[in-house]
Amino acid sequence: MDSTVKVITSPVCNVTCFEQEKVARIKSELAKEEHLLPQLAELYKVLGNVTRLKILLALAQGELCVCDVAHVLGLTVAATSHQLKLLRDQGWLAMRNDGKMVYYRLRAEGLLTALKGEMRLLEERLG
Amino acid sequence: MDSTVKVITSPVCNVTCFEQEKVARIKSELAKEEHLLPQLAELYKVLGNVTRLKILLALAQGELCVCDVAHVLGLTVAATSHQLKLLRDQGWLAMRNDGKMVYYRLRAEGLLTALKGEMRLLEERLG
DNA sequence: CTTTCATTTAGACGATTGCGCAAACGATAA
DNA sequence: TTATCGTTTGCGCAATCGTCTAAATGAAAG
Repeated sequence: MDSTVKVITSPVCNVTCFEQEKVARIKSELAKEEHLLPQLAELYKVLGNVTRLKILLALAQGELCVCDVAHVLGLTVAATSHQLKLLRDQGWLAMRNDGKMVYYRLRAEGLLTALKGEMRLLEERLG
Repeated sequence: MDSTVKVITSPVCNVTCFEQEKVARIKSELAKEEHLLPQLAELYKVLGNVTRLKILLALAQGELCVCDVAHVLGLTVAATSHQLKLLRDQGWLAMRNDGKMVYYRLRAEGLLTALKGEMRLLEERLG
């Protein structure tokens, strides 16, 4: 065994590590932006669902009340409300109260700036 | 009740539908691109996970063997291999065989074109 | 051949997700 | 006040996910 192998840090135990210094360098690089990754993942997670994509596309054509969104989706109002709240909590949607009705609409600026931000971030790292 | 209400299509039953014709129009708009949404969601789903984002960022600095990726992640080799296969199956990574070792690398072109494609798609619809 | 060892696959298990049902909430109308 | 009704919330369930351990590949060395 040479010096680049079998020097284990943790927590991957009893496993050979080739190119130890390269691994260490990459780990320190990742550590710099590791705090951003959970938010970035959440951002993508919210888009990784057909129901939510449909909501975004539907509301791109104008605001809708909850039960009309439900009809567009073909889901119960409860399930629709749940997803709307999720999107609203992450800043993709805004809501407006009108009597008993609640109207949801896109907050496209935030959506677009977020997407462009991720784009830029990845472009920087991937060339 | 007026003509815009209580005309139920399905499967959201016993729920009032306001702006019936608007809902119908949006549904037909969505239907046109509905077949694309599952793929789009899968694309985002794969990015909605910190482990996989770390893998992409790590490999952005050059190819690595599986066990070195595992050390970067701090996960078992098995879990690492599982995520690498997932990314490879979706075309984000390529692999190279060298004896017992397997080296993974980014296929950045596909990654970037995919991201830019989604960007364009959403930009069109959101202004 | 057999052994070794990096990787993959199989199986299990806890955590998370997405949905429906039903109850609670909140605003309007009587 | 009480009744109505759109929406939200709480709970449960089935399905999926992310990880582990252990066994199975597969290639190189002895």
